[in-house]
Amino acid sequence: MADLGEASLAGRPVAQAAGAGSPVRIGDVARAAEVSTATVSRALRGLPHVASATRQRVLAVAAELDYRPNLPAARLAAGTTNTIAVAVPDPAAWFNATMVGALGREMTAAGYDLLLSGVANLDERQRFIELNGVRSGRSDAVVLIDVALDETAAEAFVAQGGRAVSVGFRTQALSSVTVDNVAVGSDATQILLRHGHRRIGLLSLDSGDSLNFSIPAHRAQGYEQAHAEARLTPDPALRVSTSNSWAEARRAAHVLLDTSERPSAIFAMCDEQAFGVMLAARDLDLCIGEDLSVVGVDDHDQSRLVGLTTVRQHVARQGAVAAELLLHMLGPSVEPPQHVQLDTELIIRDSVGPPGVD
Amino acid sequence: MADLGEASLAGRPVAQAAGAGSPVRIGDVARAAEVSTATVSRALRGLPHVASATRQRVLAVAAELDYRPNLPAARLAAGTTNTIAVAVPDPAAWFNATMVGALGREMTAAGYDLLLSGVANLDERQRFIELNGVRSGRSDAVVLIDVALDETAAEAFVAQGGRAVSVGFRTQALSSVTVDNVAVGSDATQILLRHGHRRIGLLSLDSGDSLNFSIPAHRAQGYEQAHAEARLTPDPALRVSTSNSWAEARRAAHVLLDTSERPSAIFAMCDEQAFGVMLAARDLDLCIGEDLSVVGVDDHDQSRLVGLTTVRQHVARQGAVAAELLLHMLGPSVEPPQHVQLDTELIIRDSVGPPGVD
DNA sequence: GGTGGTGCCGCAAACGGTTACAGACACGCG
DNA sequence: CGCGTGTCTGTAACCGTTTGCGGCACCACC
Repeated sequence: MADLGEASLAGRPVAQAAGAGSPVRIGDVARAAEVSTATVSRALRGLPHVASATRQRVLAVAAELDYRPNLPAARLAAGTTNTIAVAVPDPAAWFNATMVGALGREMTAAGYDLLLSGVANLDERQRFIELNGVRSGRSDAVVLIDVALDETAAEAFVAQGGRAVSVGFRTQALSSVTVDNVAVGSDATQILLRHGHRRIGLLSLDSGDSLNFSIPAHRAQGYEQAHAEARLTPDPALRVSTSNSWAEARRAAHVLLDTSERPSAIFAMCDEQAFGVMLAARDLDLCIGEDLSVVGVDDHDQSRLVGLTTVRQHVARQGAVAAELLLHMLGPSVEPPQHVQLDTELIIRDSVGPPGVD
Repeated sequence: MADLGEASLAGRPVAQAAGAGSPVRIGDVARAAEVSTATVSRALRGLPHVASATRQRVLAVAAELDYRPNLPAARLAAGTTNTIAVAVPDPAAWFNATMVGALGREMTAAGYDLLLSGVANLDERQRFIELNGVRSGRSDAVVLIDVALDETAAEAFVAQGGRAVSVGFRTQALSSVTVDNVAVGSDATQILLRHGHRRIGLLSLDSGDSLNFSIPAHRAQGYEQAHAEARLTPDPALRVSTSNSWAEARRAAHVLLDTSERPSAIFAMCDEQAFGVMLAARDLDLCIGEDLSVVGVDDHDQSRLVGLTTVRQHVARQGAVAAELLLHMLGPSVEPPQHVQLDTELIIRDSVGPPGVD
């Protein structure tokens, strides 16, 4: 037995008819291939110091026996998990879902698993950080999507040996990929101003339980800045904020629109909110692009369908860059954190026009 | 030292200023609490056979030392991972994303982690199944969302001790949550027939790389059936199929619409496709609900905004049920697989009207 | 005072791999 | 022939928990 020739010629794995009877371990493979477990381990993982003939034999035997290494054991011994943990406020939101999709594609290709956690408030964030430190060995690294850490928390995390890249916010201690949200807010507002709008509503984002202040803050800053450049002062009464659900945004839009002094345009901080605004407008029989102009942010899949003018951020590319930073960080060389800022792009559609005659 | 009184009164954990210096292990806690590691293990996990005073002491010391159990070690020893692996064809697609969100919420609450894998073709499916068998100890169970297994593959999986629940398709060996897709297709078609449509296009779904035949097949069957009940025979020429992206659906819709004999209505197998149809209609200056009627399936978040008539399936509820089945299956009692079929609901909006005069 | 429980707790053997270190062997060269 | 060099392989010591089993103290009850 353990005759390699026959084994490798036998065709499909013989498996064990014994059902879940006898999980085959590395020792079984070693015995069958007449080598030590050390050699099997090396051969299977493509490490050097294995003669090519031996490697072939081990591979054949392992396939024959249908051997599957036990992951927890390997992780325990090697001290590495090949897993990265991802935190998102809401896995179902469009931006997060496509981001996770892009990230997953890249990381899977590189041999990593993706552990997904919904982190919607500060308690959960705390829990996530604690649970995913190096010490617990749950993951090799962490990516925080719109789940912000303050500077000291981030430093503490890396000081303990944690590795992380952040998406959507920037911290010195962590590698990050972001966009220029001031520019986003400014671009969105400028297009409205240029069309002649003077009363521009601002639908701000209270991101989860204040997990990421910076995005809405920066976009609002852009909004202010664009006004300032036009020597205008926005009316604070035109500012409301909601979560990123269209249902809530719709209600909030009503607050803005159901008054006599209603704005002629609304800048919504994400497309999902903008959709809510459009629904509210429909409730009031206002024609988008004529009676009410709207601009959003993201370039959501459906934005094109409804003709929404928006500031596109290339989500998939952000995901790819995040993956790249991760892989780099998981490589052998230790380097300081890198910060990548990607471009955004104003996409003009039908939802913006000159102010209607009131 | 190891004086509990002081330790527990000391306030915040002293941690190790040594940075990533000395990971504290269960033995350290045991020493400090003057008990054995066995007792620490039991105390920390709330198992019985620990005196309440001892438990208190251990808990205090563990908190003081900021102890974090090493997961791979615990998993190896216990043979359980508290992780469930989820396979979806495309993590970014709306249905999948909201499903994963719902599932994650439930499972996290129950103390499980979610491992997310994009499984878009048969090779990846094969890999997923192999990698997530019990033997590898990667996950305790698997949920397959529109990633179908045939009966023999499913049986082989459970025979090896694998646990799985499937969403979107049904197999004897696996617990499943589904909807009646024949009814879905029939309902969608009937509403069109009732409005007087006689040439109804069918935009079918080639799900990934034929990972789940049954959904499009059943919906098509419902389409046929509704026609049959009305003593009609659908024109095979009115049948095309694409992936679930609106861009492809748009192109496909053009194939249907750019002819002289074009249909007066289109049944799209998911809302994302229906959006593509609506875009194509816009390209041709066809007015939805008048020149062309459209009905979709899912009740996507944006369907309301664009006034799409659709057959709603309660995604979140499906996710919750799947979680329930999972938890049940992970419980102590072994029971035969359960099959849950949930209701769907026709949601009438503006995208359906009588056929336009041609 | 023996006897049978009962409730806590510790010992030490798993769990299934990885890898530092050293040994074995072949080869080439002075 | 002695020796260094390089390649392959095996031995055995970990990695950090969990848990079956047995011991021990204490109590109640004959």
